[in-house]
Amino acid sequence: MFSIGELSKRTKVKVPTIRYYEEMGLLAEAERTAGNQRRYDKDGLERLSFIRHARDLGFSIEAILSLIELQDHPDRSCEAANSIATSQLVSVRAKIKQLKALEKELVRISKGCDGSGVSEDCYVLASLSDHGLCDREH
Amino acid sequence: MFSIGELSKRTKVKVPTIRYYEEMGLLAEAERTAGNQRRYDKDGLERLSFIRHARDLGFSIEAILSLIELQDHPDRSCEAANSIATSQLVSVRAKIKQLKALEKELVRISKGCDGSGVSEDCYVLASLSDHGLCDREH
DNA sequence: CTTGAACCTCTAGTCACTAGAGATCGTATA
DNA sequence: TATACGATCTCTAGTGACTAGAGGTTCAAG
Ligand SMILES: [Zn+2]
Ligand SMILES: [Zn+2]
Ligand SMILES: [Zn+2]
Ligand SMILES: [Zn+2]
Repeated sequence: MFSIGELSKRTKVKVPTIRYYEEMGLLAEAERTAGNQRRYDKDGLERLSFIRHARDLGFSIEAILSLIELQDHPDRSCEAANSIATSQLVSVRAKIKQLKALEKELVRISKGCDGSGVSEDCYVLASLSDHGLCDREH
Repeated sequence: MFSIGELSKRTKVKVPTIRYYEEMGLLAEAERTAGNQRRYDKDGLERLSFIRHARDLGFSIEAILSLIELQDHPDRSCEAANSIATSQLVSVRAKIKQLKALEKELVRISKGCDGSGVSEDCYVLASLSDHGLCDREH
């Protein structure tokens, strides 16, 4: 049995964030000492590691709730887990695509100005004023 | 002179968002009719297009504030504009890198489960439980 | 002059935390 | 056993960039 600070150190999840996860229903309510402080065991550590890992992979709290629900019922079909993972992949890919388009424009914009000129003639400002200067949609 | 709804249509920025930009100081306070409704002209349209374009490229409100400040002083050095654009590019590239790492892991995770199994044996859930299964850091 | 869409302000909600106030607890040392 | 002090507790509010809704007013067409 260890404290929330100890759990925080082991998982690298900040203390207030752990309490937040509990409030959101991701973590079961922890046992308490006589003085009302949270105490955790190996189980709690594993559950928090799961959550942390899922967050690192970009899953939303809501998605993680579903995944945990599934984990608590070993006999259920894992169809939902598959579809959550797949749609996470789809949305990551969409973001990458979008960011690559931005990157292209930003490269052009940055290249067009070396910072030595004057605001009036600045290619950065001109580019922002006129989307027509952009190579493609973004 | 046209209404906020008209401005919204022309720029594709939603009406409440226009008011929000005004509140944040991105847009100067608009002129008003006798009945207190906002009226805009070509100038307002151009300023909003600038803001919208900068937002589309991922610049923060704060960054846009600096850029507008610069635009309002044509004789100033454009050094700040250059550095804002450059650091935006850096942060976009960082995000892309991070998302690509996520993408790799998500591909592996999705492939490992076709959704036909049972929660207990699900590769998605196993992968989330154990970062050791990941190919690299993310 | 009447109708109804568009406008006004203000508050609160979104997401996933983060920060801070003010009070209590747990434990190591004297 | 007493004291100190870091860790913990709850609660409220703030972040960024909007979005939604309530309740009331104005504009413009017919
Ligand atoms: Zn420049
Ligand atoms: Zn553009
Ligand atoms: Zn599965
Ligand atoms: Zn991992």
